[in-house]
Amino acid sequence: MSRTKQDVVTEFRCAEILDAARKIFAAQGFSDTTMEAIAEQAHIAKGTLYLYFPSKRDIYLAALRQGIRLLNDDTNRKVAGAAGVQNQLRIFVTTRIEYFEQNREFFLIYHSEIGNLLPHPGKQSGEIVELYLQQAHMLEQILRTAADKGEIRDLRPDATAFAVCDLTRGVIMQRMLGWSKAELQDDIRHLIDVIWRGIAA
Amino acid sequence: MSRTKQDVVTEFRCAEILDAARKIFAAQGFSDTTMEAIAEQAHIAKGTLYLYFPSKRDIYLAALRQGIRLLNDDTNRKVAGAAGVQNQLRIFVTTRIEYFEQNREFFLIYHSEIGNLLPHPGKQSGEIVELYLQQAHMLEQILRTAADKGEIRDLRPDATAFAVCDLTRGVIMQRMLGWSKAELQDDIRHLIDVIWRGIAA
DNA sequence: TAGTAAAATGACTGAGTGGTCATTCCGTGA
DNA sequence: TCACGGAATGACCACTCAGTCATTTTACTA
Repeated sequence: MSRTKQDVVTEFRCAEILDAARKIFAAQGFSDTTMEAIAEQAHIAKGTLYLYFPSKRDIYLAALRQGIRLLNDDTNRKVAGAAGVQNQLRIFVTTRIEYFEQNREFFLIYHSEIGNLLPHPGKQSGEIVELYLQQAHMLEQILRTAADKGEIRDLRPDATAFAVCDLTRGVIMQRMLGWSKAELQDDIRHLIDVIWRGIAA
Repeated sequence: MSRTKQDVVTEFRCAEILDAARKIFAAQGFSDTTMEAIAEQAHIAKGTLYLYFPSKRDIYLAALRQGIRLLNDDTNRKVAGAAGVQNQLRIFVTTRIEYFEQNREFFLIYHSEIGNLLPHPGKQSGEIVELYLQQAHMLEQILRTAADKGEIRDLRPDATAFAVCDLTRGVIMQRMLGWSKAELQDDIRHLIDVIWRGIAA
């Protein structure tokens, strides 16, 4: 409550920087992105970046975290409002695909960061991984409950949850690369069709 | 036929360089990899690298191409030797997962390069993409044939083929990240179980 | 063994970058 | 209108690295 003006300006600048960063990091990757380029995209000078973030890596991680949080919140909210496992699955998939189609740049960062986790299994920077796994665990719970109720077969819920995530990511990628010529709705229908037959009781 | 010795030495050096490059690129990513590091790993001097490859990017692409070719050949051969769609699917998945478990470093390059294609859809460096799609198309053919024979449902074969590839890649990733605590055989069984039920007639 | 040419080397260069900080700008309050 | 303090700036520095090339080493032949 103290310095409204202050905080508002800071928040605004941070948001601008993260938006700019997301675009540039997505287009160039972490190493090939220069602070100069981020500054330019954000319409501020390079030195100003360092008033709001201590380092390049920090900007990168902040942009990533922000994106995942928004995606997760969105997904959670929408899935919670759906009834029936099949519908929940459909909403889960749809929400995520649409989010990424709306935030293409973010998907690129998201995807490449997973790749960066791979060489260092175990000593992964906790929070990002946690945010990443959170959605799979949410799905896992849904599947577990459905299995208990006999709505779906008794499969390993963890593996099945990952499978849904993988299929979702696959559809996003094929669409981004222009490898899918179908309508979004058709891709989603196909995905749900296959997975549902695959797991239904 | 001319200079056997010559060619043999050159081939040997190239192979050594590509092996070294694969390890380093996988661990550090393209930008963070230094020619010095590759040279060291290959037990030669930096200048020597330039006797065999014109640039850093060329080494990278050569390593990637080589890896994909080996994988594709392996997959093609083994799948061709299998009878029945379900078996072919199982062999496809198994071969690829095993190849990547045996060549972890290569998977990292493979995965990150897909990410690099994303920001530049359309103007993708032809050959790599072609090699990449080749396997999906092979699967697609198998599925198309099976659908004609009525062994599986009449689904979009392209989307289904991609789905199998995505699930395969997913399993590899979960295993690499230590997120799957199951035996390899269990992961494969689960994958085939779900996808087969999903597509069987 | 001496002579030669190809192969290998690694010090060096030039371009580029993350981060710093002395200086400038600007909003505010008197 | 002026003076003050925090926000913004961008020239600069220290460092990294792809690629080069004069020099050294090796392999082969006569």
